[in-house]
Amino acid sequence: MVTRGEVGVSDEKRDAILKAIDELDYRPNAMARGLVQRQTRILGIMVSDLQNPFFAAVVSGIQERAEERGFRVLITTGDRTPSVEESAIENLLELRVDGLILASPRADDDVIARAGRSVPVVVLNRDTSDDTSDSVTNDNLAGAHLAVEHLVSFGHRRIAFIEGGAGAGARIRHQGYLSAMHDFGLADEILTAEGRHTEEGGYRGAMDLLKLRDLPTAVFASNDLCAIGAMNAFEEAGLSIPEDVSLIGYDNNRMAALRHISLTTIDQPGDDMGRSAVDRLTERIDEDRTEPRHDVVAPSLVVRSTTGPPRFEAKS
Amino acid sequence: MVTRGEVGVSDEKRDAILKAIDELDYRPNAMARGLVQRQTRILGIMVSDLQNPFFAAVVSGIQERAEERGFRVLITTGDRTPSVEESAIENLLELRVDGLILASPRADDDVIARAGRSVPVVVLNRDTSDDTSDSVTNDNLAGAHLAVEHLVSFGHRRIAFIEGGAGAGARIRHQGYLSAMHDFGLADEILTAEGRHTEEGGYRGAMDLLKLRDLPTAVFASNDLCAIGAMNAFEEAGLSIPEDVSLIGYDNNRMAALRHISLTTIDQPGDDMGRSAVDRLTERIDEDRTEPRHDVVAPSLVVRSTTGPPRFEAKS
DNA sequence: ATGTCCTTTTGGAACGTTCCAGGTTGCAAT
DNA sequence: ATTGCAACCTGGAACGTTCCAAAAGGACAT
Repeated sequence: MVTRGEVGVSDEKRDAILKAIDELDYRPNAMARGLVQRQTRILGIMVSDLQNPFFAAVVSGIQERAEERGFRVLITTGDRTPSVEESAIENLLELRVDGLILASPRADDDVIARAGRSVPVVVLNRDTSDDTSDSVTNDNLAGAHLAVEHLVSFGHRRIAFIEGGAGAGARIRHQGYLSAMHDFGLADEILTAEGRHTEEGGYRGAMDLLKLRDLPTAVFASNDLCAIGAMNAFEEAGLSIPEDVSLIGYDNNRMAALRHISLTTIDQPGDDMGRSAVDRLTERIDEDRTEPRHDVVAPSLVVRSTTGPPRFEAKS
Repeated sequence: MVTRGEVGVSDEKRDAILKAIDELDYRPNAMARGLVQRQTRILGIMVSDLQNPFFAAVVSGIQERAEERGFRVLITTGDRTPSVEESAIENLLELRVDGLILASPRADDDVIARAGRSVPVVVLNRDTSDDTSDSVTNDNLAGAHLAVEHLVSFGHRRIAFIEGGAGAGARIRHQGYLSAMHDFGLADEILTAEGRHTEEGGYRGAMDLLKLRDLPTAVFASNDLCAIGAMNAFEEAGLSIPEDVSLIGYDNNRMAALRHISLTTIDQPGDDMGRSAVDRLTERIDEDRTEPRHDVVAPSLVVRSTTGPPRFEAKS
């Protein structure tokens, strides 16, 4: 009691207690407190892949806003594996976090739904079918459209896509690519290579493209890590970017911004999304909102040095 | 009881309980359990900077080994700020984690010592003066020596160092640079630029070097992030690497390995260090070791494309 | 003296588990 | 029948807090 409100305690007694705290280096037991208060003021966050620098931005946004709102944050990671994710989530739930943020989870829908039954959950960057939890996504459809549009504006027509496997938003970005190609009258040029949201995945996807007789003049990769992998593959094959092939990614993570990489990409404001996620959570925790809310943030194009006009003007 | 050992319970009763668990979606309360057992089987880990990909490797090593040893892991981050770190540590301590790993902490020594009084602590990559906690470091002195040696082997003499500010191991790497320069008879060529363990820091440090009349022929940056920042600065100034200036970093993080960056660097096995940290902790928790232990892992040279011979042979 | 009101102090109960002691069975051996 | 000994069940204490009700003390007016 002394350590918190401090009301209704005489001065002498308080001093005595504070001194004792110091001497014994006492520390309040959060478990005992949480048990009786039935809340912990802790937000749990499960990040699917700590290796992806995009999530560092997300976490930093979450952390900042959570602090403002009087919550602490505990992070757990799922190693891009559904089963590991599941136990990471379980872990946080057993600790009775007051809210849960799942950053690009790959876990099953019903795992997420089950979590949502015990505690407010917000899912980041994955379109969740169930309506028990909130979500914060960027408009992957619009983002993919922006990417294609940018390439088209340079005169590209043969624009390939390296997809992102089970990665967050991967499917929708692919859809966005497909529909944009249609919109620009390039349905015949549609070409999708298999990939992943890792460098390795991008490398493989690009390798597959390199086997084709006619290389596309531009490539849109499902995320930045993937784009960087593709970049490696193209360079290894002796191609120069953007002269021989233009390349665009998605996320705008720190690596993309490195002057040496300087990847043209679609910006997804990770820190903002993290902040929104915390807001959605605190609305449910402190202000008992109950109807689900699905936020969509607008992506934007960041032009750097990996895109340019195709080497030969289209002649038709 | 049913959810754990399952001994001494009749079959019918167990089935009834398991069914009830499922229906109510009950989840054991880790706080209540922790309270009575006086242990949580949770390892707390405080990472000074989630933005640095080196720590992703450390965390992944920790996670892997902790799982093997039957511990769960909770991550917290300090945002490179001592005060934030301190409250992150406090947070974990109030939750009564069974052990604490501090990855490159910038917090004050006495904060760490205080934590060490309540729970086993292992400090990663920082030479801790107090002997209440264990440490796992890489041999920064030897690593720095390797870096200088490599540059000297190409014939470089004017080798500058961009230091890492308050970053982990920064001071010792600087010492290593100084002593290596002495060892190779290059004491007169010693040149240190101010820097940080961030890209920004490296950029600034390199900018300072660029102001000199005589640019050094090689630069050793205190970590990879810093080296990448320096890389940007040099390229912006129209210099090519390694023809005009050789560059070597420290850590061997994922960015350094990107084919596009391809930074020569000193490898510090982050995942191994994470695993060792967990081992040190479990020795104290489960096997009551009490004498402090300080592990030092050997760094190694990774030659990539940012180092080469100086443009003009030294004539003397 | 008695009563009222205010501030401070004291003493449980409760939170959801684990752990242990003591009970209650059932069954075989005496 | 009695004893012994499993196997199983039951009940209560404990963990370290918070929260609330009740008690104790003062100050002041009647």
